[in-house]
Amino acid sequence: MPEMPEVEILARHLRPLLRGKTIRGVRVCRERVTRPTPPRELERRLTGARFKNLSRRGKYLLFEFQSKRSRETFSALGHLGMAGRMFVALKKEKLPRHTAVVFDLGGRNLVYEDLRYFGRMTLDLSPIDALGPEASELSPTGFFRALKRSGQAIKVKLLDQSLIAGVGNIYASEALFRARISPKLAANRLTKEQAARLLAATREVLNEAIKFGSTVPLKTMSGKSDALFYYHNDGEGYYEKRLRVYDRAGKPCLKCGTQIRQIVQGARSTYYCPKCQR
DNA sequence: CACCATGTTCCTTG
DNA sequence: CCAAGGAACATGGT
Repeated sequence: MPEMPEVEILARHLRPLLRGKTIRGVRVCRERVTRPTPPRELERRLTGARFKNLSRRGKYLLFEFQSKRSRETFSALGHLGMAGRMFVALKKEKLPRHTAVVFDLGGRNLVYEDLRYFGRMTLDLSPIDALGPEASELSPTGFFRALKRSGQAIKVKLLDQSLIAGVGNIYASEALFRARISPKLAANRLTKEQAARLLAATREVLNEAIKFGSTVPLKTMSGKSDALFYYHNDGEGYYEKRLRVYDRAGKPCLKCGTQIRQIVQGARSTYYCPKCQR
């Protein structure tokens, strides 16, 4: 589910549901997701605290709390890894098989489930410091200068969270297609014009995904809770349909008809049109 | 059984 | 010290 747009949608969805709610209890079901914070410490710290705000930075969720007694504020960091989800559900509902952490909000639970447990819910905020700017805050000049310092293929470089925070494997391919730039081009060989075009394309792709995601009805996960199932893919193909190259190997380019090609870069799949992206 | 998957981190190599 | 490449993490789908 989670590249920047999905996390942004999730933050917008959860924010009004959580604000002001007091956490009655926390249960860490899968201990590795709190690393490096000890699970019991997370439980102890969050129990009795109140949600003040929820924001997003890159692909991270930043939960702000007010502690019960001291009125001091502190934060926790969430990350959905490859297959994480968060949703609010009625307490009587059955928890998913791969529930990682449950927050007791009274009549409801905030559930963090993670099929592969690659994600996190932790008190360690340090990953935030390693992030580069949001796509919306980076200047074309700054982007170009950063690219000049790397000989890596531009597709691989786009996934570097210290360059732009939030770009993942799907939108990296999509942005390069939109900018008509080959994923194999070395970062330091993009012209100033290409860099500007790529940054603009990246912003557009991310913003359009947020806009689109906002229109997708949040699917109920089980029964009649307000569970978030944004990444859901039913017959309509809500999710895939709007992607132009990702996961379309062998299918015709929507602009020129050439077969979309799939290659491996940095151990991850890249999709591109060999004709449009010279 | 083999291979692939929206991400990050750690280890090795050069 | 840094850049780059690859494995590891854990589970499920095809």
